Amino acid sequence: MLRIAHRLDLQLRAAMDRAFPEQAAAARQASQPLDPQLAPASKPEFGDFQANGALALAKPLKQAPRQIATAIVAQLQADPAFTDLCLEPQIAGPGFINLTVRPERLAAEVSARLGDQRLGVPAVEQAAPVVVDFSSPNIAKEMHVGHLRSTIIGDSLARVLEFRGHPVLRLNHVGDWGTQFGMLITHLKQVAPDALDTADAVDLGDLVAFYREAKKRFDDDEAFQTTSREEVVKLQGGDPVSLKAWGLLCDQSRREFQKIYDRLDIRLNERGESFYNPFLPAVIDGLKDAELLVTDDGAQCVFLEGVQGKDGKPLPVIVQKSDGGFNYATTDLAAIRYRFGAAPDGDDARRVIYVTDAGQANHFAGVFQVAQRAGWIPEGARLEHVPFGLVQGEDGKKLKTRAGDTVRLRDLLDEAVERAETDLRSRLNEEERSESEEFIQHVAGTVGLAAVKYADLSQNRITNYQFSFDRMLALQGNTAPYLLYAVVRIAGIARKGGDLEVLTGQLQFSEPQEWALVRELLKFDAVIAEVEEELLPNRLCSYLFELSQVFNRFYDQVPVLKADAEALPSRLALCRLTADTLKSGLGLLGIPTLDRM
RNA sequence: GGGGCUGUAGCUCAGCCGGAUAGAGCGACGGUUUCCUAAACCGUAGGUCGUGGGUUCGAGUCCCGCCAGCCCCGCCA
Repeated sequence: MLRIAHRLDLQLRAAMDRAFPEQAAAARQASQPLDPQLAPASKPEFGDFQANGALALAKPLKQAPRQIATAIVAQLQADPAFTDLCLEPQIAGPGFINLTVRPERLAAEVSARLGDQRLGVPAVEQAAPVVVDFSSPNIAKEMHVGHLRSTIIGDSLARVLEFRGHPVLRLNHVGDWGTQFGMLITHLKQVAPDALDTADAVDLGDLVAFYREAKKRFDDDEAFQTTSREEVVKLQGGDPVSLKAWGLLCDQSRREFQKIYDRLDIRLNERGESFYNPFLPAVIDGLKDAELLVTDDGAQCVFLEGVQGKDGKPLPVIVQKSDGGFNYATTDLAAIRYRFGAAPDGDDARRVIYVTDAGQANHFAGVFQVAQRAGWIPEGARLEHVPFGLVQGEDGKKLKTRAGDTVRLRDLLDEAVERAETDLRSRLNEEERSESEEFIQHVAGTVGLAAVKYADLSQNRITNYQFSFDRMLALQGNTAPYLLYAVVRIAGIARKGGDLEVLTGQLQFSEPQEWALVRELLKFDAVIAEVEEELLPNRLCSYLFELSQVFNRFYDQVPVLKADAEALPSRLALCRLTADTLKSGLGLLGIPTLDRM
């Protein structure tokens, strides 16, 4: 309906110009043209759209809002293009103008979407690269629940942007550099030197244990700390022994990460922190040239504007430590320059999106400010932190295992699939259905992972997220199983003889449930546009849930296969477009669908 | 101390550029199956939108104060 909304907006503006020529001209001169405030109708009984602009004009025009609305409507009715599109507008309440699109126009919109891969979503015209930076686990650690949201949300946002036609660079900014490596390598040199020059000498689980030990020593032992720092400097200086050890550790971790990504069907290009190593000195030079750099306590800093620390002094972003080493702020700045920079040493991006937890908001705000002041953000480019809240257990505290450890992502996914399998088996039992082992594994795997993804995505990402297997796997409510079931129902119609591919001429609808479904289906383009702009996947989830509800109502109350000969093709067309929209929408959430479950 | 986020029904949460009587789901209670998968559908009950001011024709939404919870605050990422 975006095209129709756009057309209506223009028609409304023209009508306002004709109704109030002097005020319209004056408003345009003040570069605040009269706004019809066109919005989707807040309730179905108000039609398809509402224009609230008359209310705002009451004061400047010194007229009653309903009188203003009447004048605008009179002008609209004089416009043949408008009367061709809409029924007679209704003025309601204090002065709302309610607009209802002609049924035949809605039916024509549905027709146009049948068989359209894009489902009415326009492709972007100017396609500049978009960077989505997400997931970002640390080398030598296992992926855990802390990586869940970034990975799932980032992937979904990338999919939506790709669907709109943007060239998307999915970057995995893995933690493969810095102090942590100094600690690990120093520790391994002492306790497991094999791991540093032989591939797979220890497995990843051991490596994680070594890492934990190293971290403990680092925190407790000053001498170890110093050696570790020296090790980092060696690594950053390109010492061959350190580099080889580092390479082996990275390979090993990378393979483990890939297993998770394969399982979740997530595509990512690894470009870790180390990638930006050669560009770090230029960051310092650049900041020096921009006269932003200040030496403080031996460290190179940029002091932030508008952000005060404990003592009321401006807060610094440290870009070079007193020992000469660089840190994450330096890397992030180098990454910003690279991503906005021109090829070959740059990505030429116009939008860069970071999907990381909300706890890093201060860090990014600081880094973005420095980049801005250094002039590294091109005119019109967008640099956005997409924050999300913590994953909490049902007790409202940070999610932990019963033993109090961090939950491994692998275990979390396993449990979701296991629970889905248990549910499925007991259901099959109850219904006295018999299915192959292959069917059970496939359905349980799909439903389990879909549930994990959907539960996360369906929540506004800003707030903390309460993780609950029971809720996400529930068969009713705003859950993946409920949505998947709607798709299964349509597949059932196709199996039972409904030819969804049949092409019909004129679509015709008679039942309110059909019209409700038509109107819901036509909202898809606006929802995608909104997610692209706001980067909130939960908006897409809400839409798909509502679409499923409207479809289930239709399915329950209106016969499809047993419909009259005249109604049948149109109803099959609705089923087809619903299935396509649900599959496409779920696909943008990274969730595959099933024909039977 | 400074900064950020959050506070909406018993629970988990939506709420779009400020717009009409604040919405879902779960849970509770009641109903629906000779018919395309009842994993569904229909209905009932449930609200001082943390709180006090302000702006506005109109505030859950914007501004200011306060309260509560979570997170961050110099050489980890």
